[in-house]
Amino acid sequence: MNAPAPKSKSAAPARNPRAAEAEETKANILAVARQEFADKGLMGARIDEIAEKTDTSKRMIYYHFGSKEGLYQAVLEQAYIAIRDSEAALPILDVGAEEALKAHIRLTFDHHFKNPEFVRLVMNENILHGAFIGHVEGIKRRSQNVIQGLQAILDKGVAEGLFRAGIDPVELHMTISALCFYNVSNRYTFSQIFNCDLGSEEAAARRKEQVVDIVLTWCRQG
Amino acid sequence: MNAPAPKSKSAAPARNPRAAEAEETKANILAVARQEFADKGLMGARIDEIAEKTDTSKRMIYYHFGSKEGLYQAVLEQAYIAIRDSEAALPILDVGAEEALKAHIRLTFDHHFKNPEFVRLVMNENILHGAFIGHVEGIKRRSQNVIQGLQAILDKGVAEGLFRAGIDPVELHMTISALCFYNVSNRYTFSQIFNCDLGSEEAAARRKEQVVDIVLTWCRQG
Amino acid sequence: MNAPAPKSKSAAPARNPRAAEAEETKANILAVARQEFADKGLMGARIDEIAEKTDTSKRMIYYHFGSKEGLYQAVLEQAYIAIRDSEAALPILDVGAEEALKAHIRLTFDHHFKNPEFVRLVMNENILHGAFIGHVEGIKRRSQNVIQGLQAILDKGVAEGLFRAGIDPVELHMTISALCFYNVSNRYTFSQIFNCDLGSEEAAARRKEQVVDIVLTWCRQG
Amino acid sequence: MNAPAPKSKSAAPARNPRAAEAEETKANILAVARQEFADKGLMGARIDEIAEKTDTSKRMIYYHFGSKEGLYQAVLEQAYIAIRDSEAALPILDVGAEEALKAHIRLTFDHHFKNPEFVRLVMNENILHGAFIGHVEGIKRRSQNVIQGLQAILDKGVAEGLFRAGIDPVELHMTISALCFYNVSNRYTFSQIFNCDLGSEEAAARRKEQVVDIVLTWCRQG
DNA sequence: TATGAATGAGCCTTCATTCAT
DNA sequence: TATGAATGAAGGCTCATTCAT
Repeated sequence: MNAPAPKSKSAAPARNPRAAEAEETKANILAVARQEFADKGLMGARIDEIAEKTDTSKRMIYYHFGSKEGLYQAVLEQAYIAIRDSEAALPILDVGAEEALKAHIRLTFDHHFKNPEFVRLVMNENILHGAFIGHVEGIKRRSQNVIQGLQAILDKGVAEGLFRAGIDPVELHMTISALCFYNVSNRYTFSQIFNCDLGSEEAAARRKEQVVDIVLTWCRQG
Repeated sequence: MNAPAPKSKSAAPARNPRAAEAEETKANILAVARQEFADKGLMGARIDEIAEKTDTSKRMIYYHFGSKEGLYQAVLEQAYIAIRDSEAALPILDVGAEEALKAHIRLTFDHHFKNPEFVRLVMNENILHGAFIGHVEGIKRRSQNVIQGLQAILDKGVAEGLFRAGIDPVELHMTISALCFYNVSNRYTFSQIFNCDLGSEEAAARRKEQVVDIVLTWCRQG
Repeated sequence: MNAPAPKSKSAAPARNPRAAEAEETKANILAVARQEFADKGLMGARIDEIAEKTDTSKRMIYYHFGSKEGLYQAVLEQAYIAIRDSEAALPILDVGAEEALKAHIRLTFDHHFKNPEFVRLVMNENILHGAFIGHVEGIKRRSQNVIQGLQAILDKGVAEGLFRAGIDPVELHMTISALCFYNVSNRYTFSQIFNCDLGSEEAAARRKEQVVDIVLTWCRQG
Repeated sequence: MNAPAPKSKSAAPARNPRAAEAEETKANILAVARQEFADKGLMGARIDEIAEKTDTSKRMIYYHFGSKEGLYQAVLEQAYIAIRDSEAALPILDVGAEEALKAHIRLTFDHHFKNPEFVRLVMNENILHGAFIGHVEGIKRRSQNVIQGLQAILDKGVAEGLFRAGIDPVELHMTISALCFYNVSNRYTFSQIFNCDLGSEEAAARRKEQVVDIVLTWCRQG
């Protein structure tokens, strides 16, 4: 049976019809697994449950990913690629440094807010003492892109006489990241303790501008 | 149930001659459990392993805490009480608002840095969607103390003409908390991705002053 | 062993004030244990639960009865003594044989109906293959009284020309017992299967007369 | 859940090549479990022990039946189906009502005598307050068959001028059941108390005719 | 490739019982 | 006599993983 020419599904060049189906299967498994791992962590997630929510069977998980940890690794990888790609779409510098930085912060904030799964996967990976992150391919290279982007913004800001000199882009990234991460990562404990709802759109919108303010204030001339 | 009615957590007036020893046993179990839960999370920790590292037996864990979750709850409770008590020792206001705020931030930063277990317990609790934090007795009341302390500092700062008016103490707390939390919570992923060691004393010392700077800058007059 | 010499089982003449309290304690434990064993059987009942419902402590159960099985044995003993004593109050023969037998049947039926605990203890003992009944002191002797009573009734009935000759009193006892026992013992399954309530007073009253009828009909001349 | 959706209990059309073997496994487990539950009751039986006597492993019990209670439920179900099917083979009415009823009583008596496991399972279910019988599928429907059969016999007997009118078939069933049940259910206590052996073939044969006699006498014209 | 059946190790929990005071 | 603390053995159940078809 000759199927129509393989549509380029994802990045993988599907050389034959079966390969296309295989890619679909893998993508389906990954999508379910991402949710489960994000929801319950590596230890809390159950292979049986993941398999059940899948369009395929448990056997396929082992066929494609080898083990629970292999699947987790694949999920983690995919999640990191997504945010780095998102950040790579950094605002170009035909706007001023301030606008560029604001845009970057808002983008970062939104990515966290809209992708709590990513945040929770990172939390879980830190619970695991970062045991898997090192094996994520290209993670360092991709992350350097962000740093370089921030460096460019900082340079321009200094040149424009708006930003202080001497700001380390990695430390700037850490500051932005910390402020964007916390609202999602600590959502449950903070909301319960302080009687609020960090998950609401309003709280997020308000906090986003506050984060922009905090970071910009810090970058500006003394 | 097999377990006795949960007794007063602190040193109960030893009606029973062996009550003191029992408190020791409980404290010993709690100490081990805190480490294990912080290290591996609720799902990852094993009761058998906890028991083995204890001076007593697995049976005693169930006698005193009823279940794995009961033990986890007790650990969480203890951890929150510790940080809130630490914060309660807020510097008194015979210093200026700036110094008071700086001291508070440094205290908070240090508490996180020196108690990664606390940070990891909170992470884990958020992984669990905050399922247990609500049952921690007095958590809201104790937390209000921090907010009131910050409010006092803010008021004084405004009175001194140093701080902006209109800063919400809860939002200030969130900012401080986020910046102090991240360095510990995301230590492993961040360190690996950016080739650094967030766990080192030097990195911490440097970051601590940066956090002080970020927060103070934000609070000062525009 | 440390256990005290088994004291006289029945109401011992309290020679000293402490002995009286001890008897009270034992009686209290027995009352609770009877309920629990009747409710859940030997395997289903829990020593902890029995102790908790008691006015005294778990230690006392072991002090007075030695073990869970010892307590069960004591409960069984007490229950059998009660029904045999009840039967011993057989209607005297200044009434006719028919009336005497009717009275005996009604007494037996009522005792079962009003003491489902007894029935359930006997059921449980049979589940245990009668492992403990043999050790119940005087059980055979006491039971012979019933048989003798029935024999007397049968003899009188034959003499009166009302009953058939040749009826074995043990078999008569078995028949009566079976018909009185079933309504209580199989109450739950029968009621659910046939949409009725064998536990109701009305059902019992109606059935009681039916049982009287069945037995009497069988004893009468052919 | 780990267990698969409960499949049709009877021989399912083997869609899967190994389904037949699976049915064998289940049947093997059920056979062992029936013995154990009948012998020791739900609480007394041990999953480990059941597993050991099986051709398969403990894990398979949970795979196929989900829990100890699930297994017990399946055993109970099977047992009830067996007796109802046996009763369904009620003698047809080309014999007279008396012969039909006699045959039915003898069949019932024999089923109890030859299947003490069934009797003990029912006893145990009543110890459990009938907690599971309600979930046995089709139990009421199947039981109605017996009642209808008895009604037919009664009607014919009345028509033949042999039986009294107005006998409730459910009450007749209760009488028969009580008399057939007791000999097995109370075998151990009765035998020990009255120095006999209700389990012997001779005692059973003698008692069987007695039961026939008791019931028939009761049904006949006054 | 795909499916249901099967597995062994290990997990959380409970039990009857005894000890120390 | 009485109480809370302690215990070892075992009980029910679940997990990630592999097998047979």
